[in-house]
Parts: sequence; C-alpha cells; structure tokens
Amino acid sequence: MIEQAKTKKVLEASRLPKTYDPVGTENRWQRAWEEKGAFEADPKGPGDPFSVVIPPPNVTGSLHMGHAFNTALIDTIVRYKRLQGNNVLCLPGTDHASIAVQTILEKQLKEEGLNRRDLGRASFLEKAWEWKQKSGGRIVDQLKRMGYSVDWSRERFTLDEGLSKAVSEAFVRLYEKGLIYRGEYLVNWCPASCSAVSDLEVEMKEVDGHLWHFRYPLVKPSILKTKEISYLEVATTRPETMLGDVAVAVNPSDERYKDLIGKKLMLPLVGRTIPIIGDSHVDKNFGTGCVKVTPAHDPNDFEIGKRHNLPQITVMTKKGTMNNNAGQFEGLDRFEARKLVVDSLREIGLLTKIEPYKHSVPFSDRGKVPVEPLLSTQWFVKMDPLAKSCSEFLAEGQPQFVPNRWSKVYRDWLTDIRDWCISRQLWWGHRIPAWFVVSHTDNKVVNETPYIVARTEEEAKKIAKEKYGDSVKIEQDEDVLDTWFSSGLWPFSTLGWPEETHPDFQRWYPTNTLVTGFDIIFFWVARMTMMAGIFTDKMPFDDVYIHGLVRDEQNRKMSKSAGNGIDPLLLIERYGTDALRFALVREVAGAGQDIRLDFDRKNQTSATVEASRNFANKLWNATRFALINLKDQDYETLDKYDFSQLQLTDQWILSRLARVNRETSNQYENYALGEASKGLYEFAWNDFCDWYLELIKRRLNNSENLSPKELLDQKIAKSVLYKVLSDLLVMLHPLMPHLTEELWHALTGSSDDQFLALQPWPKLNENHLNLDLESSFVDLFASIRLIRNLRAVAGLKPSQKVPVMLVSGKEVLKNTLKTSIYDIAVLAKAKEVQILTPKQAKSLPSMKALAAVSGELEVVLPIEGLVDIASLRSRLEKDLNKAQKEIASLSGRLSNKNFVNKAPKDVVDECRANLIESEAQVRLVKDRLLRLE
RNA sequence: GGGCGAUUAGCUCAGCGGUAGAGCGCCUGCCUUACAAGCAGGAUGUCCCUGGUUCGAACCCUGGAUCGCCCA
Repeated sequence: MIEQAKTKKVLEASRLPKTYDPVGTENRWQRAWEEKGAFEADPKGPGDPFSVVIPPPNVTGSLHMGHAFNTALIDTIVRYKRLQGNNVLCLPGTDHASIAVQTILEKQLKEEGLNRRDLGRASFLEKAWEWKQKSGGRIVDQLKRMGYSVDWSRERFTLDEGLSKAVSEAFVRLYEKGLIYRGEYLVNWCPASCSAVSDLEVEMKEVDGHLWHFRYPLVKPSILKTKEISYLEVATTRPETMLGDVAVAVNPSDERYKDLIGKKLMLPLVGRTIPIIGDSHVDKNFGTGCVKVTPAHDPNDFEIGKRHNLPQITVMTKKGTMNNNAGQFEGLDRFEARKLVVDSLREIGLLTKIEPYKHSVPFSDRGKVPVEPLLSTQWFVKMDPLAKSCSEFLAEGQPQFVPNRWSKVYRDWLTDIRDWCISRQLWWGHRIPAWFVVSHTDNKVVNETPYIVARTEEEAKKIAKEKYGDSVKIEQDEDVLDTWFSSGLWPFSTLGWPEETHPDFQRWYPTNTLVTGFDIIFFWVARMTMMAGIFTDKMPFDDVYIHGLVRDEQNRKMSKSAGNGIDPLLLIERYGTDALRFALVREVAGAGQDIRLDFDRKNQTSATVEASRNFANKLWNATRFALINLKDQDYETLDKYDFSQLQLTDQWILSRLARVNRETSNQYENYALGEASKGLYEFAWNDFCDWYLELIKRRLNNSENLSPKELLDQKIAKSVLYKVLSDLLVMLHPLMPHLTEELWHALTGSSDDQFLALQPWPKLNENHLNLDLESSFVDLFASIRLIRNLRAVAGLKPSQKVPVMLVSGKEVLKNTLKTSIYDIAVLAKAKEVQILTPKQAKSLPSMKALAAVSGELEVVLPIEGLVDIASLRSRLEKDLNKAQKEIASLSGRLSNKNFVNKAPKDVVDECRANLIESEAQVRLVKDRLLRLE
C-alpha cells in the first residue's frame, strides 16, 4: 500500500509544469513549516546547541533590502547547522524604536490638533500599543516571506514583559555597581524630537556656512606696545550663542593678546561684563585667535568653562527657541535669532566681516535637524569599565570578527569612548526605574530631589518609607531609556535572563553567531558585548559575521530619503524568494564588502536575480528529468552495488559530488557563503546537468530488448542520478529552501510532515574521491568540445552525423577516450568514432580533412567535400600561433638557470611537460597545414 | 587630521606568488521530447600608475592617482 501511494505521488510529480512557479510553492512551504512548527527549538533536543538571535528590526519598519540580505545570510547559516544535526535555535523579534514610533504618533496627533501632553501619558501609550498591534505585524509577515527558519513561538519584542523586566534589572544592577549616574551635562539635544540623544545618534555633516567676525569692546581700553586696544575681535559660526558667552579665551602664548588676559570685555547686546582668559587649547591660527566661550552651548567651551570655573548660561529652550536669558531675542527660533543677532551687531557697528565657511554641523539622525548642545540633567552609563572588560575579552579573541579587520574598528571605538546618555524625553519605551522623593522638594522634581532606583514601584516605595517616613510621596522619572539599552540585552534577555536557570538560557547562551551590518557595530554589537560582559561574564556570541550594505544599481547607499530603495518584495513577486536569496548570497565574496544589486528601474527587473531564478528553473527541470526517468521506482541505494560495477561516468560524478560536499560544508562553516553558492551552482549546472545528465541519457533510453547487462547498467545510472540529485538538493537547501523542499518531496515522495529542512547533511564518501579520474574527464570533455568546435567551423547541421577519428600517442588519454567512445559519439554527434595511434593515422590516405589539434590530441573529421579550406586554415594557423608563443615563453623560462634551480620541482616539471606538449602540437598542426596545400 | 575598503572583459564581480576566470551582455548556429528562464560554439583584457622584492607579481612591499566609507 505504502509503495503504491509513493509511486502514485512520483507519477504525479513527473507531470510537473515545464517552468517553475515560485510564488505558490514558497507560500505553501512557509505555511507548512510554520504550521508544523518545524523550526521550534527544544532545549532538550539532541545535537550540539547552535543559537542565533536575529537583529530585531524596527517595529515601524517594512522589509527593505538590508533586512533581506541579513536574513538570507543568517538563514543560510542556520539551515546549514540544522542539516548538520545541531540543536538549533534561531530567535526572532522586533524592537520598539522609541523615537521613530513616537514621531509617527505625534504626527498623527498633530493632525488632530493635539499633542501628547493633551492626551496624557496613559492614553498616549494606549494609542501607541494599539498602533503597534496594527502595524507591527507587517515586518514579521514580511520576514516570513523570506522563508526565515526562525522559532516564531519564541518571538520577542523589546517592550514585552520579560524583556522589560530584564531592562529594569539591568538598570538597577548597573546603578548599584556605580555604573549609572544622573547629572547635568552638555548633551546632544534634538529639538525635533525634544529629547536628548546619544553621541552615536549624531551625524556630522559638512555644511556651507559663514564665519562671522564681531568686536567685543574692552571695558577699559588698554595700551599694548604703545598701541591702544579698545576691543577684541572674535569669529563664530553660531552668532546666536554669543548671548550666552561668559568669556573670551586666547592662547596664553599668543603674543598679540597674552597681556590682555584678566582684563574685562563688555558683551554687546547683553551688557554683561566677561573676562578674557588664557587657555592653551585655543588655536592661535584659527579666525582671529580669540574664541568666544559659551559653555552651555558648545562642547569645547563646556570644557574650557569647567577649567576656568565659569558660569554656564543657557540661552535656548528645549524646543530650540531663545529663552529669557536671550533678552530681546526671547521666543525666537534659534536660526531666526541668528539673523537678528547679526543684524543688531551690524547696526551698532560691531560686525566686521562675514566669510563663507565650510564646517561640520552635528545633525540628529532621526530628527534630521541640527543638534543643539544643551545643558540638561540626564542619566548616563559610565562606559570605561564596561569597555575595558570588552577589550580584555577581545584580546583573547572574543568575539571573533569575520572578517577580522572589523575587530580593529570595534577595538578603537572601545578605547576612546565617552559616557552614554541613556535617558530620552519620550514616553514610548522603558520608563526609567527611578523614583523621585518629591515630597522632599516641595512636590517638584529639581536637580536636588533625592531619588530611589528600584526594580518596581513597590520596592521603591518601601525604601522611600524606610528613609523618609510613611508620608513620603514618590514619583517615577518621566523619561524612558534609549532603545539601544534594551537592544544591548537582546542576546540574553530573549533567552530568559535575568532568570539564569531558564532552560533556553542554559542551553543556548552564549549564542554562536551574530550576523549584522558594519553600520551598527557601535550602536548594537558593542552595546551587547558590554552588557553581556557585565551581566553574564561572557561575550554574548562567539563570532560576529559582519556584512556590507546592499547598494543600488548606481552604487549608491539605499535610503528612504533618496527614494532609491529596491523593494525586495517586488523582486520576490517577480522572481521568487529563493532567487532573491540566492542572488544576494552569491554576490558576497568573503564578507564585509558592500554588494551592488543590479536593477532596471524602468522595467523593475534585475538581471542578477533573474539569473538566479533561471538557476532555480534549471534545478526544477533537472528534477523533472529525474522524475520522468525514475518513475518505475527501480533504483537502489548505492551500497547495493559493488563500486567497480559503476561506469566511469558514475564514478566521476560521485567523485565530483564528494568533493563538492566537502568543499561546500567547509565554506558554510567558514562563512564563505558566496563561494559555497558559486560552487554548488557550477556543480549543478555544469557537471551535473550539462555533462552527467547528457552522458546517462543513452543508458536511460528505454528500449524493448535490453540485455541483462544493459538493464543493470540502466538501474545503476538511475541509482546514481537519484543519489546525486537528492544530495545536491540537501546541500542547496540553505540557499534555496523552498525550491529544494518542493523538489525533494517530489523526488523522494516523502510525506507532508517530513521536511528536507530537517534531514541530515549527506554523508561524505571519501572513497569516491578520485582526482585522476576527474582530470581524465576534463580531457574527455575537451575532446568533445574540440569536435563540436570543428563541426561549427565546418558549418555542419546538428542533425548531420559524421565519422570522427581521434589520434593520440598519449596512452592515458587514449584509454579515457576508448572507454567513452559511445559517449563521444552521442555528445559530439559522430557516426563512428575511431581511436588511432599517430602511426595508424599516417598510414591512412592523405586528404583535405577537417582537423584540429589540442595538446597531443588530433581530431580528424574525414569529410573532404564539405570542408571550407580557408576557415579551417585560419583556425589551424591561430592554433599554431598560440602554440608557438607558448613554446617561446616556456623555453624562455626553462633556459633560465635561476628558474630551473630555484623554482619548485613540480613547477619546473610541469613547465617541461607543457613544452613537450606544445612542441608536439606545433608538429601536428604544421603537418595538418601541409596537407591542406 | 587619523584609519579602512575599492580599482581585473562592455557591465557586476571572483582570483591574492607559477601561462588571466564566472555571471550578465554580445556574435553564430540550434524548438537535439528535462529546461528557449534552454542547448552548442565563439569573440573580448597595458589585471589604475609607479618603482622595488622574486627565477617568476593581477597577487607581496614603496610611493602616487581616482572613487567610497568610518572616526575626529
């Protein structure tokens, strides 16, 4: 019964359509994998653990090429490990993207004429969750369309309960270790999102600006070297900040000004008296050599201010408008104020010069507006101890970067690191687990208000009561944490941490490989290693595989704002997920390099992806061919036969198969995914389809009266065909999961609840490796090509069969040709094939036959009447020329004593052999040319 | 200013000490019952420039050019 059912299925499959239709197939398998929980991991399962956490995409996002690329790479590795029998966990999830989500929601509110404060925190968050439920699933669905073999039952979201608990736990522990502090510092303020951002979220951009020169009058004019000085001239790119100036600094070694140090200036427009100070950090050669000092609005000035104990005067609000310290400019936007300050200074004659000036301006990554350095009270993580621990791990090779050069980038960043501002003035995110004892400061939160850091409100309240009495009133900090704070915990928070006895954590932590782009090494990779170092005493992953960016067809970075993204879903619709995945992986060489994806915007086509789709179709048809021939189910496993019963052709393809098996698994293991895909492509298309399948067609031919020997031979061919194809499908599975799953089912007749994805990697049979045999097949193929080429030169019709004579004095070659005489006849469309020694050939009557020479093989097509003498001669002359050049080069090298003495023996031997061969060829070609006379 | 990467066929890229490769495109034939999304055959290169090391350099080392990225 079972046999019958199996047969029926295969028969159906043999009626596969001629072309592969990816979309339906892919959806079907994605559903099947998910429904059957094929990739759900079991911590008690067999095999060595192998775990990967995916870089959680932003919950607001939709699938772009970067995700597709990252997914293709991770999934290839993960599926390979599964085939290798590892106990694999690939854990998916998304992150909450504080700023991005909040920006979207506030925009929506604004359209209704509201802001978040009108709504209140609770209802704002309710709305945010609602929005997340609605749109957050999109990216997940799109990841599923990539065929991602992750464990969806373990999907996490950075704001879910467990991860939130991990975040408070991490915060509290860092605080208790003295690694988190709160204080008033100059931070990067993004006026667009009205929040502090970290240094990493600031992007320096070259901007065409101006350098404005102003005069600041001295309170009392001074005599310097008999010259009266009544003012100092300063130069600035940001005139509006002069309202907050508290000093002018000069270099103490600057002869022009050093005697003025300690004197006072009158700050124009404000009327404040400010000192002239000496600070060796001032660059004498920049501008006028006098620097206005605004500690509350410039990082360098902040440092100068600290060194000289200067006051900090903030002149702007958090919205980027001028505050009441700006006097008449209060209420103006900072850029409006800039204009008016300049105008005012011009009016009173203190503006002396405006020069065009190119300079770097910090922009907020998210808000896309210039960041304002602003004094503000924020929470910070002390980075030094964390970074130091990472550096120590790195010195021991942990983690291992692939390619290794990125470890230097990572290391350099760790060694020169500044503290991390982690508080954000937003609502969507992890609220900071700190409670202010507001009753202590008149029910207000001011810098002096004491606070309690605790895991929960109850815990905070308890501590507060103990310290401040029962009537104490506490209020939680309004702010949330940087999204990257929670992302930094991702590799262990997703596995159950802080509960370290969690089976997932026990089984799969630390994870094995992290796969991500170089653009987030600092943002994410380094944050994870730092957090893991302090909380788990381990690096969170062994290897970090760094990949590049996918660039557009003009090699530009794809970006939303430039609108040059190539939509992966469009390519999936058109060519299939497997084609896209294969195309992306195939472009990768080594790792870390950007790849360029070819794309025709007008027709929305991609030749690269199309080529991969064609490859998919090739496999589809190879399998169709197999199914048609295997429909009788009369093939066996190869161990049923004595290896010597197999034909050389079978032995050859099995040798190639074994070699590809070994090479491919090495490549997968070593992240050489591009190389693996190229190797499999070549094997599948060239060796298997172009040669092996063609070679066995003759044996598969079903004629009525086959001899027992022929029958056996046919059965063997079928068995080898089955073996090679089924192994190939397994090896290709990590790269083209859907197609191979489909074809494997068709080929093996496996039931629907069995998956190729869960099969073992084919066992490598070392005994099948036979390099000599492979090389003699290379000769055989070359001979066949030579005949085909001659046929083309002669303009023979494909249907026209002609006799062929192969002449060679080389025994090995002759033997190879002899055993394959029928194959040559079929593949080169020859009527009869004769293998002759040169002596035998000489004794034949001389004729103007079609002939060509390659090495020590001479091919003769004795078809006098049809020969186009001219084109034949030109071909032979070309060969002669080439061979003579070869001789010149080789004999040149061999006559060089240094070469013969110093080069390795095998190189010299090869050189000699080649020379002999070329000389033989020249003789043969010359002889042929003579016969054409 | 410091660092990194790239420069090889018309295009996209492999190769990284032993006579230059692939895919796409191009040219010529083919609907050869697995595949025209295919088959067979073919053409195409101062391997950016410059010195040097070496018997031998696309590959290693000097110096430079161009393009791109990161950090300040």
